[in-house]
Amino acid sequence: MSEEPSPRRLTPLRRERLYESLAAHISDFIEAQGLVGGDRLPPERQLAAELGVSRATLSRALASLETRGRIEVRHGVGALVREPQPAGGVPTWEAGLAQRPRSEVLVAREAVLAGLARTAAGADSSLRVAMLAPDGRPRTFDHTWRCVRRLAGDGLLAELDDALAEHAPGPGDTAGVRERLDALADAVLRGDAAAAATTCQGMLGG
Amino acid sequence: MSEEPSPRRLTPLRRERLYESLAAHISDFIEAQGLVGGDRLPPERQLAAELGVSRATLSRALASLETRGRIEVRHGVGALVREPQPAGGVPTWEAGLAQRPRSEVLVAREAVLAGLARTAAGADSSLRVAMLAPDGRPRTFDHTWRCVRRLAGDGLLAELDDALAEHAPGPGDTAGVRERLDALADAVLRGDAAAAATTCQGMLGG
DNA sequence: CAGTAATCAGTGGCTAGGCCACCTGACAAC
DNA sequence: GTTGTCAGGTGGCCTAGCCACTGATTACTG
Repeated sequence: MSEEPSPRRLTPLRRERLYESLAAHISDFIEAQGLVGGDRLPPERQLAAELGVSRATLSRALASLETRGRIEVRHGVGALVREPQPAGGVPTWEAGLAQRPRSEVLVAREAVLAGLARTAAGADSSLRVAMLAPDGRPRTFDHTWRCVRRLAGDGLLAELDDALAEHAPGPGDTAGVRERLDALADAVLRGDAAAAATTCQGMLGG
Repeated sequence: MSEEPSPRRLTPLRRERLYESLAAHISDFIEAQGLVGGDRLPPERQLAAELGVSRATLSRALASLETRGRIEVRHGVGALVREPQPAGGVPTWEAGLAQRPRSEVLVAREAVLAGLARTAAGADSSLRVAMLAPDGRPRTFDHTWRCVRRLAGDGLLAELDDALAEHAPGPGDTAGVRERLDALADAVLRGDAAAAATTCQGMLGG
């Protein structure tokens, strides 16, 4: 079962791409400079000039660092160093999510959302009213969902939602979605668990 | 210390980058085309043209997929689909389940079951009939659920169900459960996804 | 004819320069 | 003090192109 290569055969020698070496180099730079969470890296143009590479390549290096969680790149702001993750129990599992087709993740998250909605509908009624009563503004997915999440509390479903959300983002702000969100909020307010769960089905387009 | 955002505050709404959407899109494409390990993706230039993006952006999307292990990009050759990892993903996460209150796990599995039931109800109708038609014997949870799982196919939800099942076993064989199972089978047979999902709510006593 | 070297077409890697969307902070107007 | 405006700096994305690498084909050599 071992992949022992013949001693006579030379290794293929996978060349490292420039942007990968760059990423490692920048990571070392962060370390050397003693940068901590929240600190900003120099702008791409400057960094590229100093390192003698094109901005495109440098940008890819930063993207690579971002994927690995070392930095966070914000449009119009810059590249911010990220505090190393507390590394909870989910990382291995979460890493596998990236390899799955998005449709699968969407379906899974829909199921989780439905479960959370159902739990939220069973929460204390005064809390529900305070959090979900309409205030005249159109609902957005993120806002509505934050309320539902708070009502549902922490738990396994909440953690699953966090993990899945990374790879199955919420829907856009369309009329159909707002209608669904209204129906969802309404069901949770009434304490109608079944209706709340049903409303979530297909919400993400899975 | 809590990062709890005020409910009054609007969502920060993190925009997704084009190359990230592209990566997800291509991942779905791989799935849709039924590509397996070793298969080659179309060349960058062609893909970029077909998708209406620049080659640079497409290349970044591919790099992202490579970082996540979905494909392997070789200079002078092309982008090759990678066989999914042996997936040591779930065990770490699974180990943590034992430490959680059972009620939490039950609620989570109910949500997963509902999602699976919904998926099963959308499966090919002839398969549904063959598998779920009544045969005179009283239904048991295990048998019914095996059928639903087969109809729903493999996927993220199925894996979650496997993991959760260890710590949240099915209900006993009572009259109430049999009634539910009949309703579930009936809904799946009719292809009524919403009803199938609703039937699962509370099935485990969560 | 067999084996080797040169060639070539197709692929990704990287560069250069530019435009646009976005965020922030300063400053004017109220 | 509060609000609205605006300019400067930032990353996102594009066009256009050259270069390096790979694999198969072709030409050459013994």
